[in-house]
Amino acid sequence: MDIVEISKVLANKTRVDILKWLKNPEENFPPHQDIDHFDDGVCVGFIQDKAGLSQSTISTYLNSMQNADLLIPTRHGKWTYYRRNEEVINAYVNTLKDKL
Amino acid sequence: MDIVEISKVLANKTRVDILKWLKNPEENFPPHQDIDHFDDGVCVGFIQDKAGLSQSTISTYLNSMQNADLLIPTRHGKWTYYRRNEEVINAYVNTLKDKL
DNA sequence: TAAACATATCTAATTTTTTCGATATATCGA
DNA sequence: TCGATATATCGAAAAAATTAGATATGTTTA
Repeated sequence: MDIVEISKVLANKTRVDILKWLKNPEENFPPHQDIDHFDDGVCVGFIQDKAGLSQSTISTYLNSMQNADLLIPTRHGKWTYYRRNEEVINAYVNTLKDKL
Repeated sequence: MDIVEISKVLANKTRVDILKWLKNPEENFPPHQDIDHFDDGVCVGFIQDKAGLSQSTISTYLNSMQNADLLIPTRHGKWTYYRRNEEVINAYVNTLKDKL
């Protein structure tokens, strides 16, 4: 849990938005077709549509968020679903509260 | 209280260190000569010595932290003392806990 | 097996951040 | 008032982040 690395993720409005959207996928995204509900998160395409940036940019963002352990990817067939890593997100906020 | 702007401040180890050091000035800095105690914070020179970066870099850092409302400057004669803005720091952490 | 599709990776241009030395400004002390 | 001291600001070079288009990879389906 690296404060600086996670803060870098949060130093960008789109990435913060993605984290917020993934908190309530039902409210923020249309339902998936091939997967029940949002248990494994949201597919890249939906996130891209909502963010309005290019596919490669969103993929890069999601990758950086995964590297910071903020998101967990799950592959289902040709789709990758991303969901929040609540443990790390909580650990980050608690560390800030404590140490910062 | 801008999440992205504050996160940019925290996206750098030295700036995070400065915030931590200022939490306990007595432990982290030598006593000031011309001012009792650390009520108004710590002078730039001490922070610079501890951080080991150039004077202009530290001044730039402190300025960006002040712009993000994380630090409060007080001028005494030729010295500027910086202290933490605990309200904004707490508001930031609480906002993350709530909204993120 | 080939085409279509979803996502990832590569390459590169642009923008932003980092960092410093030089200089400016403000204050103090002789 | 002049020189020394503390901090701020300016200008510029180097490094990192942003972003997109092109291409690669892996998966599904006709």
